[in-house]
Formats: sequence, C-alpha cells, structure tokens
Amino acid sequence: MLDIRKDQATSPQTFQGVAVDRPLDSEVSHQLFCISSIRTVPAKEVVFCQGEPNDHVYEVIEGVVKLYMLTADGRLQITGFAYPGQILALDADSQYVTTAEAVTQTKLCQYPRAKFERVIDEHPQLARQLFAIVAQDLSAARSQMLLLGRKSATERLASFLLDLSQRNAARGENPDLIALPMSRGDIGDYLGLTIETVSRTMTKLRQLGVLDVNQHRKVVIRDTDRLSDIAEDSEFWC
Amino acid sequence: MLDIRKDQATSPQTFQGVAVDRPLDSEVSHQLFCISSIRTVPAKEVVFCQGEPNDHVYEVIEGVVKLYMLTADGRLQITGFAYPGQILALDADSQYVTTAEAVTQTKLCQYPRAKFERVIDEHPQLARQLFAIVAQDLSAARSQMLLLGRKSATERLASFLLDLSQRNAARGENPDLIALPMSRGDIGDYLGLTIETVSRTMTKLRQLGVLDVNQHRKVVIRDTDRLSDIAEDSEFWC
DNA sequence: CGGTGCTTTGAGCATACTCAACATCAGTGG
DNA sequence: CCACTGATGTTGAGTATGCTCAAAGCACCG
Repeated sequence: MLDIRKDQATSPQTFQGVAVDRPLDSEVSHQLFCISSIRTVPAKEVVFCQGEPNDHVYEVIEGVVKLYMLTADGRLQITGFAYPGQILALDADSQYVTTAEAVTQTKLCQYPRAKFERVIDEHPQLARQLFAIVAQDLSAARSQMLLLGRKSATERLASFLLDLSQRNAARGENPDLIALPMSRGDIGDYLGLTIETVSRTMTKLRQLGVLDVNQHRKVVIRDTDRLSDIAEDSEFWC
Repeated sequence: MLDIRKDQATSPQTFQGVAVDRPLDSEVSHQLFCISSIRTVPAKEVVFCQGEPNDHVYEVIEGVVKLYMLTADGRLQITGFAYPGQILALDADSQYVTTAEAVTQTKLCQYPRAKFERVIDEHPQLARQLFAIVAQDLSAARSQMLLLGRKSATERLASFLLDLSQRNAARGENPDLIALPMSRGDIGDYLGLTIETVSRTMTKLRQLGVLDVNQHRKVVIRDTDRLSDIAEDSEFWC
C-alpha cells in the first residue's frame, strides 16, 4: 500500500487500493514514507478543488471522501466515493479534474506530486501498479456511465447498494449491513437523481421486502439475489 | 506513436494518442513494431467483445470504433468513439470491459497482450505514457458522467458536437464542419438518449440558428460560442 | 423543549420516452 | 435512368418517469 504508516510492522506492504496483486518492495515503501505527510480533514471540508494546480496525490486512510465535477451553472455530479485505501488525484492533468470533499471526518496521506513522480521514475514497478489502479477506476467509471445513461432510478439505487455491499465484503465486513456515511443528497448527486427520488426509491425497495431501513444512514439487505436482479434488469421491479 | 508502421520514415515517432508529450524512443518503437500486426475490420463488425479474454491491445489507424457496455436485458451505453491514434483495451481486467465495434471500415494495429506487457516491463517510459493515456481517458469518462447524470438533451448534444469540433481542431481539420460517421442511434446510445430525441434536438439546434444540417451525416457549426453556452448552461436554450 | 438540518411523502408538471406514420437516402437490379 | 427495397432519419401524439414545489415527520443538540 501507499499508506506505509498505518501498520508498517504488522502487515505486508501492499497497496490497500483496488485490485493490486503484488506488494511494493520495501525500498519503494520507504521512499514513499519519506515524502508523505498526514492531513486530517473535518466533514464537509474540501481536500482539493477542481481547477487548482494538481500538486499532491492523496491516499484515504480513514473516512470517506466524495469526488465531484460541476457545470457552469452549479449542478453537480459525484463521480465517486473514496474509501480507505483509495488513491485520489492520479488523473492526468496539471489541474485537479474533480473537487474532493470529506463526507465524514477524514485522515489522508499526502504525497507532493513532484516528489511522487520522481519516485515513480525510479521505480517502474510503482508505475505499473498505479497504471493498474487507474485502469480499474476507468472500468468503474464506464460501468457508472451505463448506469447513468440507461438505468432507471430503482436499478440505480439497487446497483449502488450492491456496490457498497461488495466493498464491505472486500474489507471483510458484513455485506448485508450497509453504512451510508453520505446524505440522500449525495446519493442523488452520485446516481444522477434528486433527493426526493432517492428517498422514494429507498421506500419502494423497502416495500418490496428487499431492504430494511430502520435508521436513515444504515440499511440491511434482506435479499441480495433479488437486489442483484433489480439492479440489472427492468423485468424484476416494474 | 504506437503505430510505427504508418509513416515510420517521415515523422517523429510519437503516440498519436491523447495528450502524450514525449516521443517514444526508437528502441521501444521497434519492439512494438516487431510484435504488431494489422487487422482490417468492415463496418458493423465486432473487434473484441465484453467478457472475452483480454488478449490484445489495439490502436486505431483508420476509421472509427465505438466502445459499449450492455445491461443484462440488452440496453446499451456507448462509452466512447475511438478515432485514429486512440488505444483500446488498456482497461485493467483479464477480460475486455467493453465491446468494440467498427462504425466505419477500420484499420487497427494489434499487439498481443503478453508480448505488449513484456515490452512495458522493459521500458518504464512506455508504462508512464500508457499511464498518461489511461488517466486522460478517465478524466474524459468523468466529464461524460456529468453529462449523463446532470445535463439536458440539448446540452448533451451541444457538448457532443463541440467535442467532435475540438477533435477536428486537434487534427488540423476544419472545426466547424463536423462529420458524423455514426448513426443517430449511436449518438443516442452515447448520450443516454433515444434516436427520436437526438433527431428532435438536432432540429432544435438548427432552428436556433446554431447549426446547419444539410446532409444527415454532416453538420456545420454556425455559432461556436453560442453552442458552447448551450452545452454548459441551461439559461441559454430554455 | 424548541430549534435546525435531513428525510419522507404528496400533488402537479415537464422532459424525454414510446409507438406510429411518414420522409429521405443508399444501394440494387430492371 | 428509374423503380423498388431496406435502412436511416424526422415528425407527431400520447404517456411515464422522475423533477419541482410544498408540507410534514424525525433526529440530533443546544
């Protein structure tokens, strides 16, 4: 992982990030450690801003960060929620492409871009791992394009909850108990819907017996298979 | 460029692809040349298919390719149109994430994946350039998420035409004369709209005096600034 | 308790979709 | 060269999904 601070002694040094199979060698870890610093950001504060010079790469250590883009007249689209282990701001440009805002209180590991790039240049292995991460992000972005372009509100929410469930499973947590650190508004801004539609759709899934929604920010999946069907095919909910 | 066949003797060896600033050194070009082969695909034929083992990387030499994903029940979303110089199938997975289908008759340069990866391993410089390409694709995908999630039909079509206009400009062609090799259906599948909506919206932009649409597959932009305004902000067309 | 912010629910509306007819274009063969 | 055909594109009428505006219900916190 890039985060070599957290449990340097206790676990093998691998990316926590998405789909990286090979561990970083300790030389790379050490160099990354040397250029890194920790930054703590309270909920609702901006980490970096669309259009600003892209001078740091970040890794989420604790908390959840939302990434979004804005139109000229202020409509916004969240392009993703970043959980611990995810790398932010690997995008190409000299300026940040998205804004990053803490959803919860968040701890980040910060790497100055110039130094980070120097480490990459010296360690091709790192370049390949970053390549794999960005490629994975790209593949996720394309799935989200399918969701935004072609799926109904019900399918979108079902897909979103399944995705969170799978993230839980990947972290060894209960895949049927979904924490929603983000507001209904955030979910809407991620799924291309309004707050009201998210709320109504949540109610609908509850009435279908697929979910329990006892607390607003916590959802229990009662029937994962049915939720999968709903996420993929219009036949199952209309 | 990866395509070192086309004009090896006449021009410097650089990626034609998106936003790559440094040329490849001739050693890399040569190795890529050695593992490459040319594949010609007639219009409407599939180059590779979502879910198949990801055994080749492609570069478009001539023609236009559409990349799309499918839902279980057959709805489709085009994630991009690839023009000459663009690299396909750099996505992470062991299987193709999208299907690639020739829009026009197409000539591609084909690199066997295993050999391609070996060249990457031996040439960190190549890894970095591929990284830049994928990062650029990711940034484009995120802009498209904003379009699909938050923009109206009119804004979507205006954005699409502007994008094609800018691609023309980048290739040194007339930015006001837009060729549309793809059908209205393809445009709809890219913008998350139906054929009918694309058609109606095209008519609307014509009536606003922003476009000339004399032939179906050819559009003239009469007022680029106005088109930009329409693409970005609801104030300008409602 | 009485706020404030978040969520849910309701009623009416608008944008884009569906279904259907018609127009146009490209290609083919008489 | 024209008539025919199938594919592609345009236009119209009615509808549905999700949005807007509005009100009421909760929960967290002083």
